[in-house]
Amino acid sequence: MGQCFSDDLREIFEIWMRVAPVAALEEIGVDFCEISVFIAAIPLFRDGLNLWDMVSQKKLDNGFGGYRLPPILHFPKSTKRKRSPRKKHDDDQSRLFDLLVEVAGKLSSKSENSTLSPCCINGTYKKVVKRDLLCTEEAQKSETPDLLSNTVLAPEIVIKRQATYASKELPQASVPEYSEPPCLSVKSKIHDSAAGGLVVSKGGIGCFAYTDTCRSGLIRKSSVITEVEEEKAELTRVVKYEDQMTQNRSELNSMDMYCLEDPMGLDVKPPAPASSDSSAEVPVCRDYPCISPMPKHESGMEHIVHKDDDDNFSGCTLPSSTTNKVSWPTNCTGDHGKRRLSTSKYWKTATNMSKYGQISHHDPKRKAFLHGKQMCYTRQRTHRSYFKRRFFEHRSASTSNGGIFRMEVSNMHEKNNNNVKMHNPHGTDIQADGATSTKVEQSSYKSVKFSIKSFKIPELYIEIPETATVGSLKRAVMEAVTAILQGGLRVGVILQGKRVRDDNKTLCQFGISNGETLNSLGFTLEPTETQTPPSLTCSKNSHILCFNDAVEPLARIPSISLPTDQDSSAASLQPVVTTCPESDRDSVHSPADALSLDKTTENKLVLVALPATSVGALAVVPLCKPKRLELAQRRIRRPFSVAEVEALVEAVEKFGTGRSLFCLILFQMIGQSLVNAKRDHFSHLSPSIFRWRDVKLRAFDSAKHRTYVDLKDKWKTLVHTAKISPQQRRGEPVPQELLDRVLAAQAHWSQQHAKLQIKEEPVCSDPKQQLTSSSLLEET
DNA sequence: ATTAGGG
DNA sequence: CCCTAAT
Repeated sequence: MGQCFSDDLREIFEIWMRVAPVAALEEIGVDFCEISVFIAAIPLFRDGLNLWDMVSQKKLDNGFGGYRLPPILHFPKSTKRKRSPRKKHDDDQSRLFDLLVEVAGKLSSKSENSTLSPCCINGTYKKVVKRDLLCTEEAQKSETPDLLSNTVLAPEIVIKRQATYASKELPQASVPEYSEPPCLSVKSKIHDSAAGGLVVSKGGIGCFAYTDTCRSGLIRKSSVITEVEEEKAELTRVVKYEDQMTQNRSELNSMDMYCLEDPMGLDVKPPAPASSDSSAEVPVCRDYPCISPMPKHESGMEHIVHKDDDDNFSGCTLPSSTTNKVSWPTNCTGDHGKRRLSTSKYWKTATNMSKYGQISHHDPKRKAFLHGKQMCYTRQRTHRSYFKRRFFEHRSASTSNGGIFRMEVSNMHEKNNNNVKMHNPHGTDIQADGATSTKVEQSSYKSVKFSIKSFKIPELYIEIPETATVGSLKRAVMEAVTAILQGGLRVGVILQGKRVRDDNKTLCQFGISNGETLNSLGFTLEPTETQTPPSLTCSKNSHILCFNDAVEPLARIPSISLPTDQDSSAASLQPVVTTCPESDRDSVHSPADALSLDKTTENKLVLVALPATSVGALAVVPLCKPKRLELAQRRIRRPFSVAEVEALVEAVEKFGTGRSLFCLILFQMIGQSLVNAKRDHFSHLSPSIFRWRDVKLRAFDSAKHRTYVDLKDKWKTLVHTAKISPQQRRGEPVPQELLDRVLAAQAHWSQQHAKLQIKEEPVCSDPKQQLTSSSLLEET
């Protein structure tokens, strides 16, 4: 069985040597695991060993990543790449591709016929070299990868790169001077270490990188070698399709960026009169159509920023004649007659500042808030924060657009229509009522127009039986909204991240007239009562907002109590509908699940009016909640029964724990995101991609209250239980037989897992390699 | 979306 | 069972 691939490999190797000079490696990459097999095999290959022997002799520990690999190829988009220098090698590459397919197919079928347990991937795995690490001095020298170069990929390079990768050193750090090929996105390095890959196609060999904007790709299964030609045609289509998709995606992104000015969707109704005692009468933006004269691209930044907080800023820029004004002495504003202030990015970044800046250090509330925000942002929005920070750093004075994207400081005696009052308990400094404020020297006052474009609606949690009527659901929502409004609100002022507590000082004293300061001026709406979270909403469209606005959760309304049986018996638990604005909109959860949703949605009870919009309007976004409501209730504890334990043990014995080798290979090949997205495509290729997930799916699918995390945790405790003496164990005793199986399975799978770990010491028989490897390890 | 690991 | 980081 040894010589199966000898000839193929030899040919591949030869072609490889011609096609893949070092200078081109950074573009080629070796994420493609067959390639890495070959690379890893090179030193041994030279010694006359063939791949299969190496596999069976476990001599490929250091770098082998393709054994048992199904013939999955990846054909990503590769449009913008210039391939002209490579044209000559089309034949070589074409041949290489064919060979890869063929060898992969043979490998795959070979492994299928192997005696290995189907549940146990018995191979060794070494993390495949990342393309990011493939840069060498040679690569730096040659600006244009010269495929005709005679430089070849030497084994030492492989080892070095593997070592580098094993050290987890940042790719950028290892090759700082390397100037990227245009086709590569820096983002891919930053955001997705597992992203990137090698393209092996009829069209040539190249690398790709997954980025936020270019994450296209397709996983192809090409097990039938004789269908290569068909594959070719298909590939062409695929590439075209991917191109199309990417283009569409770009357009969509553009839409995302630019469509927030939608006049229809953005106008906001006046706040509900329900604003109780109106300790805060909230500024209102009337329903003026919002028509931006600005070219879209000029305001794109602002819109991006808008999206950052999932703020659906509604509202509009009001004509000056109707803009609400807040006035203060002119001398505070300097001599700008009309000052164009920074647009939303400044506001927003200022907001960001206040969110993350000084504000958090002293005020426990802020801390709570910050905590919450961190949770929220950590979830999915890291890059957004990144954008915001970027914008903040790049804030350059009022270079931005004119038109409506500004906040004006205008003369007080302009006709104004003060339908907004920034209520101040002491009523001294902020007056929106022009009539009262104009009596002070008009000439020395200038007014600032504010409009608050929208208010965030607190997240509403509503539990309602699935048998309930829509009408009752509406009533439930109404109750929740009402509950929010009952608390009453007051307004706080946030200046440069700090709460302004002294109500008697003037705006001048705080320098609020200063444009810079204005950037960081914000208003908070805080509940006067602690437990009832406040909200500003308009009764008319509140439900729309509640369900459609991707708003930051403001508060968790104590669930409208339902006769849910919180007591054990899962059968009696009634499903509930959780109306969660973010993601679980249409999910049905068990009560426990619904409760568990709370973990990220607490502690934002304060509405903040923050200057954040490109139209110079104030937006109200959540800041924090005054008092940390009780944490989201823990899920009900449901001890595992012996039967469950048995099922778990059985499943783990079958599937194993953790990620499979196959999974890791896939990560290398196509990136984790794609593996996630396409995981179902692999289900028939490997016993399990995500093992805990499969354990859950196959063994506990009907147990809705058991998540894969639960199962993983239970396994953890089971292992622990099995290791301790029976006297130390608590709870329902687990049969020793089961515990023994637990230990056995754990031992087996942890051993398997250990094989996947990057070995620090090369196992290669070649002593030269060891030397090189270890010395290079020191280097990193 | 999943896993790893500490609490 | 929760939480978080990493992937």
